[in-house]
Amino acid sequence: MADYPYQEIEQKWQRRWERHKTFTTPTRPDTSRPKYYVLDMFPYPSGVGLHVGHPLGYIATDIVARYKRMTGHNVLHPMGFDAFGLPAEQFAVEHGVHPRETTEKNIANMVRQLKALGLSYDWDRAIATTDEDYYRWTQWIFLQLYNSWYDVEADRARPISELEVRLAAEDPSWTARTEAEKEAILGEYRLAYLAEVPVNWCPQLGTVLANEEVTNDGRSERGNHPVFKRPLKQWMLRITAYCDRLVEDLDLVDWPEPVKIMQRNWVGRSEGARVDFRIDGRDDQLSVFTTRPDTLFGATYMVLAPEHPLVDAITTDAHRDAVAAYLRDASERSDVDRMADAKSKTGVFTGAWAINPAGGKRIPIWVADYVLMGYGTGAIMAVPAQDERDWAFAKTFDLPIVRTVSPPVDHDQDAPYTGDGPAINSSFLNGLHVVDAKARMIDWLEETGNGEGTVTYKLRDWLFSRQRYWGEPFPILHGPNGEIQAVDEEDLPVKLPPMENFRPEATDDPDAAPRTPLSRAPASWREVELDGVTWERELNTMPQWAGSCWYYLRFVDSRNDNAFVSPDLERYWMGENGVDLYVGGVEHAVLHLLYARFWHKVLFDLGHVSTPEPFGRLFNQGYIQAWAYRDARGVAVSVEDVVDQDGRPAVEVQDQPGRQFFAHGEPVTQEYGKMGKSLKNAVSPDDICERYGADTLRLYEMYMGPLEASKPWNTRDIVGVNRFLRRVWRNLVDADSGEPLVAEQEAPRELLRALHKTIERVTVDMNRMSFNTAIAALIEFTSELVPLDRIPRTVAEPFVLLLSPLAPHMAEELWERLGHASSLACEPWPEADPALFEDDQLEVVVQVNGKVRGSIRVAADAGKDTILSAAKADENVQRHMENGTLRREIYVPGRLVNLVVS
RNA sequence: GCGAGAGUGGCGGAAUUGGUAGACGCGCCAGAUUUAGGAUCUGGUGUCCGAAAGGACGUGGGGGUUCGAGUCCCCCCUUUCGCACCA
Repeated sequence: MADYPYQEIEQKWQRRWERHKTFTTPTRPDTSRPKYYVLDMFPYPSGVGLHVGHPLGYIATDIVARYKRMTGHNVLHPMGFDAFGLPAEQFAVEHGVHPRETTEKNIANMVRQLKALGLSYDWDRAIATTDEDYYRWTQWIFLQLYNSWYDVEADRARPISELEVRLAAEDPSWTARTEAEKEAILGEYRLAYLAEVPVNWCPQLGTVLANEEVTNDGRSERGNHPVFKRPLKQWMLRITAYCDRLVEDLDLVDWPEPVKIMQRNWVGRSEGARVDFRIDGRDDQLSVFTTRPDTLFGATYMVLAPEHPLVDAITTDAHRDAVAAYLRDASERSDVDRMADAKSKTGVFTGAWAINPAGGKRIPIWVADYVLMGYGTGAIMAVPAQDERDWAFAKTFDLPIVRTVSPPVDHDQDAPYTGDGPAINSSFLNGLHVVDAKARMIDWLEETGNGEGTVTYKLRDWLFSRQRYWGEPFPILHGPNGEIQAVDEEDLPVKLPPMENFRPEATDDPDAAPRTPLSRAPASWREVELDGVTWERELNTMPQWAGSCWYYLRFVDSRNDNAFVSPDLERYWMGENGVDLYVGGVEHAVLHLLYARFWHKVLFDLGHVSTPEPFGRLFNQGYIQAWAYRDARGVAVSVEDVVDQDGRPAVEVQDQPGRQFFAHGEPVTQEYGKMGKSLKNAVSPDDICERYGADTLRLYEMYMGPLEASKPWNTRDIVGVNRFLRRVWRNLVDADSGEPLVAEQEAPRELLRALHKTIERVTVDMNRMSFNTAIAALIEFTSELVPLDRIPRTVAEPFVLLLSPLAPHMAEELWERLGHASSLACEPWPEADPALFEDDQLEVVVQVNGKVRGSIRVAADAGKDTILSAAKADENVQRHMENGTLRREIYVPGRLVNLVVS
């Protein structure tokens, strides 16, 4: 080795960039130039540090950032840390130190690792969500939510004070109400509100979890502990007010289509109707939501979810015991069991009957757990003939089935029919197809007062409090009589109190009352005296998601003490499309992106930001995967300990067929999965940087394949790009003297042509983030340089610039040795001259009947006739044309000739 | 079950609108250089037939459109991801 002193060079330039603040974006940028805001989804500062999978996206955005600087943009390219939340806290608990200490140590280590990759972040803007200067504004945004309501008519959020004015004007008794009464009403409107809701209570974690943090089988995503439903008073955010806009505004952004689909599905908008059923012999009615109002005549029974509030009231004495037994069973059945036998339906008759408003028939009301309380009204009208689930239930309990959509003749008689067809057995709907029948039925429901057309959403309001220490405290005070008061903006931040014991109160008892860590905080923190009254602080903290909901805004103006962001800087950096490029993994396709969009829209409505959407363009990088090995017990074995049957290390042969693998003499099985510590297949960037250098690591990660694809890490393959870099070095630097091997003379035409072709290819590839092919182009061009003793300066300099976003350390060093005193970071990007890269000779392929039979070289300006006759003159072509007559001649300019013969 | 994506040499991958399939890299083979190893350089490398020229086959499978299909259309298989009794 030794011909390319990468360690020396990389340290030198990393230090120089830092000292010269090369990548610091001025607080007041020259706004006459275009801006480019390129952002990574910021990481948790975890204790184990990075593996080579993490920086994949960071390297890509760094290349984009460097490229954009060279094309005349003001670039904003910051990095920060999502440092609150369960992982940080649990790490701290396990290691017995304060989370702040752990967090800071982890951040420092991660910063070191990131800097070692030569990433051109503006570190002066770095933030952690745990900084008091940061979460002060997280709390401030929470107050914006708390102090706002959603005006449905104006279709936007407005200050709650405006609602008070309106209520006072509309309701003469308003002024006479007590403060508590007023607050109770306002609480129904606030975007942040307290509510007693059934929540996912996890005793072992000592906290409640959002639905999204609970797995399908009713366990915590983190730690896999049992989770129980229980009612608790919690802070909620009224994200449901934004359902429609969260769906509609997806049309405004350039995001991967699958992510948009996932978001739409998550919001789960569905159009249908509310239908009210009278309960026979009672005054109250039962409302259901259906997407198939056209099938109302086929509704032969009704079903309530076990948790439905009317169950108890309508159940007749004769059925009371059976219903009670069923409810008990249902509450004990875990979601797993419910899922496992989704096909076999269970349920119980309540003894009550409803009246189908269409036709007036009496239909039985059942309770069954296939109806979920969390969707629609928690009750359904069952139409077995047109619904799979209702059909299965009706068959199980022998309930009547009436077809109201005529199935096609070939349709299975013993199956429900959910497709389109003319209505039958449906009075005034008969003959209408589904779409028209729906519309007609909705009209009828509205005319007769039996219901109305409505829209239902799957998305629920966002459960926003956690029983944790390591999160943002709420800026909220509770009065002695249950009053609620926001902390004054001037008194923010509400800092986390220093505590010795910040552990959550874990217990195995599902009924244990939650005691949050902050409830053990000293009274001096917990209690606040205002005008002689003692208020107690809110003792919950905010969830992990809070800090990551708005960090992209803070980066714009991260040291501002007077505002969360100054309006003019926000307008410049977030202008037009918000963040111009946002790169991260698909795992954030729904939650983080939906929550951040929601906050952004609230801030937009209140006039604090200027764009309706935060992230104009989203890009999901793929995962880095790797081979992994397990022993006979199924325990993951470190890859380094594995060899094949010939004793060759697994890393060299793991992608080849016909191998058996062994660790310590024992056979192991091979599998393939996402890189990480659980599979023991993680590779540290530190090791790769030490052995090959950061430029090689950057190049390899980009060269592996398309950025959006998941692909396997193969340490063996790294030598390829490393050889390339060393070749570049040898070509441009004299091994003995270290002098640049450049020639101050004109470049030969052929070399210039190759250079400009390369500029063109690399530029196109940069713009479409196709870095693997950009590198391939540079490798090909380098082969042209190899035979030269000296490289003409007019070729060497553009080449170094082309290389610089990808391998910045080497490029800077070469640039300096070529005689430049300052960094190339803002040098103009080379421009391809079409006059130079066009060939004067073309190679045209000649096909006979679509098969390649030869190729001819012609002058670039040759006409069609010349080319055709040259094609026909080719010896091999003639041989294939002998046995037929020429029927057709196809000429694709500059590419190929196809002669059709029969 | 529903929805989305992906299947190309031994491996990673390339082929922007239908126009030479396999660029570039790894690995492998051969040669040069070197005391040796390493490194470097040169050439070769989809499969099959052939000494070569050349030919046949070939982008998960089957059909189709076209002068021409990895690319467009229909059916099927495999696989990854997301959602999952959402009325």
